[in-house]
Amino acid sequence: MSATVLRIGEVAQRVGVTPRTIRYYEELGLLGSASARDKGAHRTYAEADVGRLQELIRLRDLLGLTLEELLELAEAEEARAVLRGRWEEDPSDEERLRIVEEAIPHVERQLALVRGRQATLDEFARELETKLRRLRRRHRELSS
Amino acid sequence: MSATVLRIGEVAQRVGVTPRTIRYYEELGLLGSASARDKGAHRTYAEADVGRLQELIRLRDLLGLTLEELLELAEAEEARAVLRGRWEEDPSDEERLRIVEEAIPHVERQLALVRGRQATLDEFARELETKLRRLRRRHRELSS
DNA sequence: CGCTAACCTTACGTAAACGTTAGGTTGGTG
DNA sequence: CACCAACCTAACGTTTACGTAAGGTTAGCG
Repeated sequence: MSATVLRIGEVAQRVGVTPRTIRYYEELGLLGSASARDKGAHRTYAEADVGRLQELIRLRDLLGLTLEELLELAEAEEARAVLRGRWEEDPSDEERLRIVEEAIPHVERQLALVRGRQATLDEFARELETKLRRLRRRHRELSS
Repeated sequence: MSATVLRIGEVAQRVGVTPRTIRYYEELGLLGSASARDKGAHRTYAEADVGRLQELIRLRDLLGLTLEELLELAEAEEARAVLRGRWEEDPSDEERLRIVEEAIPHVERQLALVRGRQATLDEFARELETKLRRLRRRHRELSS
């Protein structure tokens, strides 16, 4: 079972940011301190970390969340990361249940944010369409 | 026909920004120089200006456009504003037609941007839902 | 015509989110 | 084991999008 290990450059490229951004996010506490490495050593990441970072970037880009807002959202995630570590080793069913039970409301919150944004965007789109229809009608009237 | 005239404070409050923001946008050329006033005189706005500013703010907030990107979008708008001035005075039908013909693709571009964002958001929402369904299934399995 | 709140210009200040540079270290490869 | 690309830390720099302060002016009201 070879757990492919990634370095910061790889990860950065995969999610479309620079290494600096990743270090900065780590500094802010957005990334779960990535398994204590000794001072000076290269950071290492797993595939799962790529996904988690992608998620943050999307929340930032699509919803315009600030890093501080992301931090709030990630705090629950933080705890999950600790638990996720245990998932790999000795997951009693009871523990698995707790992990899943923590993950659900977290994802639900993200979904709620996305839904909210979808709603306002829908409204905006409808207004633009109304405007467009009016303009087109006007155009027909004038070019008769 | 009393064209209600607004001052910067009013406008700012209506769209939920500060006067400073409005002056800044004007400085960048995002607002059509608002009918040359003499140096030191108060800026004056019409109702239509409130709408145009609202539009910019929404594009900024909902799509995360930078002011420079807004500027590109507004350059066509710029020309429109000039034309719109004429609408008030002596609009021959031929001129009206040209104005409408310029306005249509402008609104279409905005709508295209919104559609694009809607699509990526839809995808994001679907992914989150899939994730959520998996988690819930897992939860049922574990709590049996 | 005088008052004063709201405006004006100019200029410097600031927070967020990284970019960039300098000088040194690590770790996979031949 | 020597090399060198990719990494490390620490620190200062930069851009965007305004905030804020100072000193003066305008314009609606009584």
